Amino acid sequence: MIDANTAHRWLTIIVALLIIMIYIGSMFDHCLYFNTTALARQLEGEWAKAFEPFDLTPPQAFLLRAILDQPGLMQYELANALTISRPTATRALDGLKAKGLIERRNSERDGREQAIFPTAPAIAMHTSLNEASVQVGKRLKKLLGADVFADTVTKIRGVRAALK
Amino acid sequence: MIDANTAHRWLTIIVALLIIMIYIGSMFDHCLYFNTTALARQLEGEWAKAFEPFDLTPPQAFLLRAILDQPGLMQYELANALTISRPTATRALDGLKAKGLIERRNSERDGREQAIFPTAPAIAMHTSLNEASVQVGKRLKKLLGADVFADTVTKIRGVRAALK
DNA sequence: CATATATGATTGCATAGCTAACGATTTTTA
DNA sequence: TAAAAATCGTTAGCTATGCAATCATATATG
Repeated sequence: MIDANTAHRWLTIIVALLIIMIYIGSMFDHCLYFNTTALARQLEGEWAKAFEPFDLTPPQAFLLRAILDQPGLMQYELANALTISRPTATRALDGLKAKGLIERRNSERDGREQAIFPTAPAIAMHTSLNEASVQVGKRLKKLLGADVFADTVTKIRGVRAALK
Repeated sequence: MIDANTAHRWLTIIVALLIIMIYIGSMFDHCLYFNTTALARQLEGEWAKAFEPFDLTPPQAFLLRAILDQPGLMQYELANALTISRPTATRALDGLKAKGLIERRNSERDGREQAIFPTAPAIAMHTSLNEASVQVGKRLKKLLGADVFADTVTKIRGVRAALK
């Protein structure tokens, strides 16, 4: 049997440890929004480095990659593919247009629509742009482990689908 | 033994199915960056609804919650806690100040620093703000399943830590 | 102790995202 | 067929974010 003094000392220590454990973690550690937005900013930085040689920001580069992959999509189709709003697509395309990387063509069947095509300089970037992207993916998979990487993406896609 | 014609027909069908499978998924389905930024935008919308009654955007509300949780932190400590840059913190705090929710006090020990405190109106919001946040968490856990929710957050935190 | 360096907050400038509203065009409906 | 509703792209106006540079204050160094 332990005496009352010993019991009290131990209790004090345990309570102190619990308090420390609570304070070590920060308030939003278990918040999906907080962690998702924070990760998004971190990844933005990683991809920005990869696309810097092309003078493209990550959103611009991903948009251009989609255009190179499927030339001739309408603007609203691109907006859907990238899950951005149409106004955001308009401005991102304005940016690529200003760099001479895309052109807009009036749709023949519907006067409201604009089909988007890559220009020759953009097509010339196609391979190296995809190669740079593959390299980032490889680097992250190596850093995190390929299984963790894939699991994380799957989990995130699951949440996205559930929220839709 | 099957004849050459049958074999050819089957091969054609299989190849066609593979091509369809590739096209059903979109180009960035397995991209961590793409899915993370997309999820961040979706969650932004969810939390925006929750904080609308308080006339706060999600970034403002999370900042205010941190201030209410630990009054008197320096600006750079808040920036670190929220993993945003100091300029972003300055501007977010300007916003809360304009709404009369926080005040800046000069640090006594270091003339460069500013300690941030909630005002009385902000303190009056403390409970209901936290309650609204808990409700969002509960709703998402119900929608996704508590285990999926927790797993997703854990995975994302793992990636964040690995990238740091 | 004087000067150089580092740090905290701010400001300037840029990008990316959203909603609301509008003009042009197409489709639906009465 | 005329009017109403829907759709596509754009514009206006807002927020959030970052980097680079600046100012003021502390700290380190010679």
